[in-house]
Amino acid sequence: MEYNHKEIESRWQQQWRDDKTYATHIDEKRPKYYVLDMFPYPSGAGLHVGHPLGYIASDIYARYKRLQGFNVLHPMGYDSYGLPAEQYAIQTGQHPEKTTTVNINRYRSQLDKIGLCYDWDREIRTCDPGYYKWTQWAFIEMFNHYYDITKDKAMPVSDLVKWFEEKGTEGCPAACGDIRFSAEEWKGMSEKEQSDMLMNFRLAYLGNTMVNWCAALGTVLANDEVSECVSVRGGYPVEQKLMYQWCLRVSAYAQRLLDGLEKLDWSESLKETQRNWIGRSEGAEMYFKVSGSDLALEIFTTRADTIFGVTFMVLAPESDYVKMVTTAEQSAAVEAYLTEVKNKTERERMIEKKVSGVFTGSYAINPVTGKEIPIYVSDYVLAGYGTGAIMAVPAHDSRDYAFARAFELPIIPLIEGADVSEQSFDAKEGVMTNSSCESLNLNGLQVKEAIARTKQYIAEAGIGRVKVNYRLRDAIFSRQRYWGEPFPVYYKDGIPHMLPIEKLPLLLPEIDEYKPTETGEPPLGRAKGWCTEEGYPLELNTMPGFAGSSAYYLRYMDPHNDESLVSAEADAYWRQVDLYVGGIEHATGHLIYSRFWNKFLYDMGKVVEDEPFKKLINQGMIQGRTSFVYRIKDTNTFVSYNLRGQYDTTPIRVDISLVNNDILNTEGFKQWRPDFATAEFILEDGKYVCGWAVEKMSKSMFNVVNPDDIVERYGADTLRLYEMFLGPLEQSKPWDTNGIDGVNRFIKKMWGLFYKGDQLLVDDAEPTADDLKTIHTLIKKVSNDIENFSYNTSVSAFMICVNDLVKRNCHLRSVLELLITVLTPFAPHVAEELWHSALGHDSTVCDAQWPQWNEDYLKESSVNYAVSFNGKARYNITMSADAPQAEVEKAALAHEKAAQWLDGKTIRKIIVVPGKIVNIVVG
RNA sequence: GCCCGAAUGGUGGAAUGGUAGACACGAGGGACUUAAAAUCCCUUGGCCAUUGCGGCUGUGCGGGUUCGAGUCCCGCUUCGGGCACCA
Repeated sequence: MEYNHKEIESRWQQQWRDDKTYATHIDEKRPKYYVLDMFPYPSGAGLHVGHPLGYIASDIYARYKRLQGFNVLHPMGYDSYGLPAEQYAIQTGQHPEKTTTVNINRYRSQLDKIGLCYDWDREIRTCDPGYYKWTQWAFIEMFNHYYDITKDKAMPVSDLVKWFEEKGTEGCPAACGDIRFSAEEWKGMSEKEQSDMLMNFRLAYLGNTMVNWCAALGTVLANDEVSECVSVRGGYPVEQKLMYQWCLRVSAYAQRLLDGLEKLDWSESLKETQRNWIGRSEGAEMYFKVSGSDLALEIFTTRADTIFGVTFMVLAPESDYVKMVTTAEQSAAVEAYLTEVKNKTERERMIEKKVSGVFTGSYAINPVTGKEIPIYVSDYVLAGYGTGAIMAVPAHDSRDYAFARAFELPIIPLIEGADVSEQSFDAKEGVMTNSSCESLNLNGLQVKEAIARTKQYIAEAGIGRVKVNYRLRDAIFSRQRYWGEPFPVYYKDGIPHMLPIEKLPLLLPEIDEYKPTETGEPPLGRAKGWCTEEGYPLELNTMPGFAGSSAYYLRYMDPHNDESLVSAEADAYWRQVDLYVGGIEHATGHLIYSRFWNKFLYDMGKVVEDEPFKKLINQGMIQGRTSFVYRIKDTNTFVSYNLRGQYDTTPIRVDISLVNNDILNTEGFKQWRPDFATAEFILEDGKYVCGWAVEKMSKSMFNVVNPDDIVERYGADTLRLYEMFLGPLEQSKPWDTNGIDGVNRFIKKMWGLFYKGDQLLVDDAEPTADDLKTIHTLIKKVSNDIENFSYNTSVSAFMICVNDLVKRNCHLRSVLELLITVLTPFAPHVAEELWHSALGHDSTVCDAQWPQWNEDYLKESSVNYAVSFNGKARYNITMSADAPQAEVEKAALAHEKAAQWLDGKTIRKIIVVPGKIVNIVVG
């Protein structure tokens, strides 16, 4: 039998489907293990060769765990709501559901060809009503909960209402900020006023917030969907706009999201990214009284120690304080400045980096020194962070410094030896100076001591309090789009109400066109009869992409449950994702939202784990390897890569299907495009060699490799092994088929251990010590490698092992069985085939048992020591493996070469590292 | 600006502080073959020697610790990533 990957792979894939080999059920007798891939958005372009990298990696781990006896949950589904399908619908009028289904089917057939062990009975799609019912349900629950800061968890809003009825905001367990009212005032509020008031507390709330508005996409975007003032998807400009939107109070969980990272087995860089995104900063809030008024400005600072260097204050243009402190004489100037700022986009402001601002006319009093300082307005202060007002310390903050220089304000250095004549001294180090008054003396203290001392003083003197701020903002949850989950919300007298749970799912309505209405309402404004049975209008916005992906891992545990997102039984068994594999690009989006969402469900008692993903691996991105040909200017002649220096050439991207190992298929190239039909070539050694560059894999670069083509040509097992062999899993690397033949050769070679033509070679003789050593070395190496996700070295280990067996002509059943078992996770098709046809097993290799290596077989009978003098290796001696140290030393010294090196020198030390080295230190 | 991470042959990449370059690709040479493909064998970091079975050098740069450093420490350079008028 020859190795025929097409026949083998299609047969076994069919067999696995028929037998439901990978279906999973709760089994209390076996330990569980949950391996999950980030589910894909099914785009129209299909999978390219980069997508399966993570899927193969998790598949190997899932199969490995299964062979170890774990009950492995390994599901797959589709994140099927999203912008591209809707953009396509706008252009073509085709219902997004239709294109989505087509794309999903294509993805499925591509995934099937790779031999992944998913339990497809558990497939979910976020656009499926049976699924998004639970997305809507979670939203309603968030609406009905607030964050209790005394219990540090979400609690029902009804509890809070009771409190308000009895005591008002007095001692209330929610974060109230500046909100104060009595029980009487609460009772006196209208229903609308009460509803508006509760929006300040609900975890899902309607808020008037600054949003990222993308005019080109016609929708708002979350912070993680925007990068450098353009949309991540499409790269369209995004501006800040005040809008009334649904939001999720993610910020309430900031500290828990930060603390939770500690116990997660995630890469340090990913944790660091989340820490940066959450952006905790410890500091102090202080009050600065305004001269001649009762008003006190509240500011936030992390550098309380620099209070003696405050020479002015700055307000954000949007700050409410601006109106209050602007004097009559300055009002025209301030007004003009505010208008100027408003007309500039955020992007323009940042690009200009020009210092601008205006004096309000008022002065504030430094609460420590009692000195008067002027109050300015400037757009370098952000309204959304802290209190929108700062105390400016130009000597030790570069932004304040720039402002002080532009407006000729005094600069007082506070750190000994700091030179502030050219620039500010921002570092938090040094010894304090110029920092004393009657009540507080910081001189001589280190900066860190001074910060602590000042904080203490602020609290004692009652001029402020210690405060922690977070950069993490609430997530904007409304999208002015069609292809998303409808909100289960209707409006009665302008007050939002949630639909009763029994009415869920609220189905996405049909509309005639997928565009905003003529009056500028979201697409759902076109839906006929979009209201409740009682005739109340339903919400027109839909939910964002991350809504459906925030709790999908829970749904896989119990995907067909119509009573609950997940049953208590299923949740208690599967608990959390043990291994999550996906791209790093979700670090500040999905991976924050999911953790938030899960913590909320945990607070509700709905799930038993408060973190969703225990261990996480970020697979690297596979980039394209673009090939280039070099056309000599103004001709149709192409010159080979290494000769291009002799001509004036233009590099042209060429489709990589026309290139093999950097050699151009010149005939194919001529047929590729009409204008190349008459192309002529200047060859080197009879070949046309292409140049190359690493670029993003995309159609326009002609560098997309479709996994189907690789599977067709080499087989899924080769694709799987090769993708793992390419390099460390977490590293980004270009796709390069140059080495794929080597992996394919390995499989054929291994096949040759079992068959020579039609002759079966397997025999039942007893293995020799060398055979056992070879195979047990492999088992140990592969076991350790899988645990550490260094699959690339595992593939090498297989190659070494097989080469070894081929060389020794070893066809022993006992050895080959072990080889096939450990190969199964990597190359399941060929493993299954040989397991049955050559080794004669009836049951699937997926249920074999992962072997344990035996250290005794790995022991060396003799050990080769490198003998060195002063650390320089000189010669080797071979000793029996159990020789005592003294014997080794003696042998090393007795060797004739030693005499040469020791000539006239004294031995100062002999170091023997067992099994490695003998180092003789001579004087 | 702040915070992470990386740097090893022609290429992808291996190396618990212990013979750097495993494994693979590519390249060169050879065998088989009428020929090609496929397969197999040898060589392959650099320099020198190859009439001899060896020598020197070598993991971005400069120091240090150590008997011994690709690996640990300090200081740079370059590249990649995260955050960013966040006070």
